[in-house]
Amino acid sequence: MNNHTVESCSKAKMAIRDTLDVVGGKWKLVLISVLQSGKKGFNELSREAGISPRILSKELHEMEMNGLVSRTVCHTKPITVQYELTAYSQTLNEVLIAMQKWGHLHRQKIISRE
Amino acid sequence: MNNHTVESCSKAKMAIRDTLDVVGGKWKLVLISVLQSGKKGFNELSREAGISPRILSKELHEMEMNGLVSRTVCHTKPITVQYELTAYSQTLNEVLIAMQKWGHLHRQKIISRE
DNA sequence: GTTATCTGTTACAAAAAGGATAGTACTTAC
DNA sequence: GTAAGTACTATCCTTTTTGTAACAGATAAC
Repeated sequence: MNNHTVESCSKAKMAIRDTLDVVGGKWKLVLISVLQSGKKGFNELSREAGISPRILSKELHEMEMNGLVSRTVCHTKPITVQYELTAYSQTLNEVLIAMQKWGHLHRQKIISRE
Repeated sequence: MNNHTVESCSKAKMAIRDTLDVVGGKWKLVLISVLQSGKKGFNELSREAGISPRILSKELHEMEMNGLVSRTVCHTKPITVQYELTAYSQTLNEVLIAMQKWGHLHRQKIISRE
């Protein structure tokens, strides 16, 4: 099903796919949302997002590779690591805010129908 | 603006999850984007989005149940079906536009680094 | 020396998502 | 009656994603 005609590959479609490639899936936007309250350690992030270490590790790697989060090792007594949003990740703010607003709106719609 | 209390954070998380539940995955936003150029038949949609009939059928069902598209049977010579965006689906415009813009921005960033 | 914390990783399993192919049912055109 | 177009559905299979549990290396507290 690889019909890459000019028509079937409109700019809008491609852009949305690009976005989904970077930030799609179950966790990345949630993680960014959690990290917006400040830098966090690995376990802290795991607890607050409700994500298992294995998945968290994978997601953070991907996000780091895409320049969305930075990883800083702190040479404390038990070594800790701080994950922090990058400046680039803030270009996603519009997306995040729009999704937060819509999620809220949709929930209201569902609730008001019961 | 940056009021990141624990409460507002978990709300944000929930809202994002809600949105992803309805509109997450590989196809729904792409389908909406394609349908923005007007109502389309099943095969037409399949071709333009590059999605197989099986998946398309499933996605359309889910989108219909969530009030995002309407299905209209036209009693033409060979029966045709029109899928069309609902008014409610337009509440997703902000999300779509933000994602389109970001996808484009991100692609520029990637390209300019090569 | 056992327990606990931190940051992860590894192995295994399950579930969800997605895709390929073909087929159904109906109608029109040739 | 064969082909082609409409709208799907069924079956089977692969890939991707997600989860659980255990473990590892390091440090510190008890």
